[in-house]
Amino acid sequence: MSLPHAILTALLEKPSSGLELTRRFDRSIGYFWSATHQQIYRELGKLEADGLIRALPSQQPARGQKKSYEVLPAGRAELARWTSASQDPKPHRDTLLLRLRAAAVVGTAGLETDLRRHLELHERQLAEYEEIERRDFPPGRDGTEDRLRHLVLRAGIDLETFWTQWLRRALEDFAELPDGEPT
Amino acid sequence: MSLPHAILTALLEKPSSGLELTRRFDRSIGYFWSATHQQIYRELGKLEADGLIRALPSQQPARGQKKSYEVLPAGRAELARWTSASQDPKPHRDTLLLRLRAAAVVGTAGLETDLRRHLELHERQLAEYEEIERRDFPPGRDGTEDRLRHLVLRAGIDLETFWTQWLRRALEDFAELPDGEPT
DNA sequence: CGGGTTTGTGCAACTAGTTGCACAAGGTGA
DNA sequence: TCACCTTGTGCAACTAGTTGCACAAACCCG
Repeated sequence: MSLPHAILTALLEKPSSGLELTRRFDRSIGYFWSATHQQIYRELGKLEADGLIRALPSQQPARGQKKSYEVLPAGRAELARWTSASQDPKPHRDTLLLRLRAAAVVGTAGLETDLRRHLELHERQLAEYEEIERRDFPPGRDGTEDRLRHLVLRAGIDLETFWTQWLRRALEDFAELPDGEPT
Repeated sequence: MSLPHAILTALLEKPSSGLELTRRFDRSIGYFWSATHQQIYRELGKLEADGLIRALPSQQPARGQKKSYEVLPAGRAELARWTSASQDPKPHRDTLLLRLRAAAVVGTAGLETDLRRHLELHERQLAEYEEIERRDFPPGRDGTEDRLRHLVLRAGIDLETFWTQWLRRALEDFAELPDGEPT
């Protein structure tokens, strides 16, 4: 129920076409709300049908023609409503933790390599976030928008920090464990 | 693609009926892989049809009759295979972060109350995890199974710790922000 | 100038998870 | 004893997300 709102946010930040949105999802919003281009196009269609956004004029619509959208007042209102409405946190789902728990009954064989791989991925992501922080949030800027966006980025950084630390600890633990052990 | 494996894990830990599984999901496995009773029953059906689990004999099947399942060798093999197979981390989706980002363009009105509520929820969850740690993992126990399960619990504790800290920081930031500000 | 890659838009089918409800059996109290 | 609650099992319909593919226009290279 949040993809439309992610799109509204992105479009308010800057009117864009489907593909531009896709790219921006890959780089920034997608860090905490990923979406494929197919999802995005489908949702753009719905949002337009609902009168929350509209295609910018100046292009005749056609397949293979760029088509940009902007948010209408109704869209902004809906986003504001959604943002301020209270919502329960969705339960997490984490495959890696599940696999670890499974390994407790079925043996740890093969898991270690993948832990190491995940560690690398998280380290890379962390580095990317820190790079963004250096680039976009040098000390001293503190408009409201910047503050909020920085806060979101900090969440990303801290989460990746957590994962890298946890994975390192897990690997240390694994080193001391008797191998395999399928009960 | 992981619910069946969550169920296999739970059943290996202890053969159970659908409702017992549901309760155990609410308490422990569900902390990182939640599922409703409807999902669980449906999946039990599939797993049985696939020959990965079977109903314990000794009860005639009937509606409103308890029916317990145990894992067959094929099921254990499948779980072991899945556990050791390499998997890419699924992208996260976090509504709260999305809302914060939306608030940067559409105003922060109403958000603070919900941040506070989330903080409370995470504090409660953290307390629960720490209670479990005290109860189930007193210092000194270190069989392989315990080590792994403890590791998983530590992830839960550290994650909740992260969230409570981040939310507290967010609330501090909010305190300094000009109110509302719908652009 | 004609064939291949890239850019951009989109439909269709599938999978996973959620919500809402149905219904049987057994106990509980009026 | 009969209405009602709890326990336990389950189906059906819906919503959200994923995967696979189609196809037009534009660009670019020989």
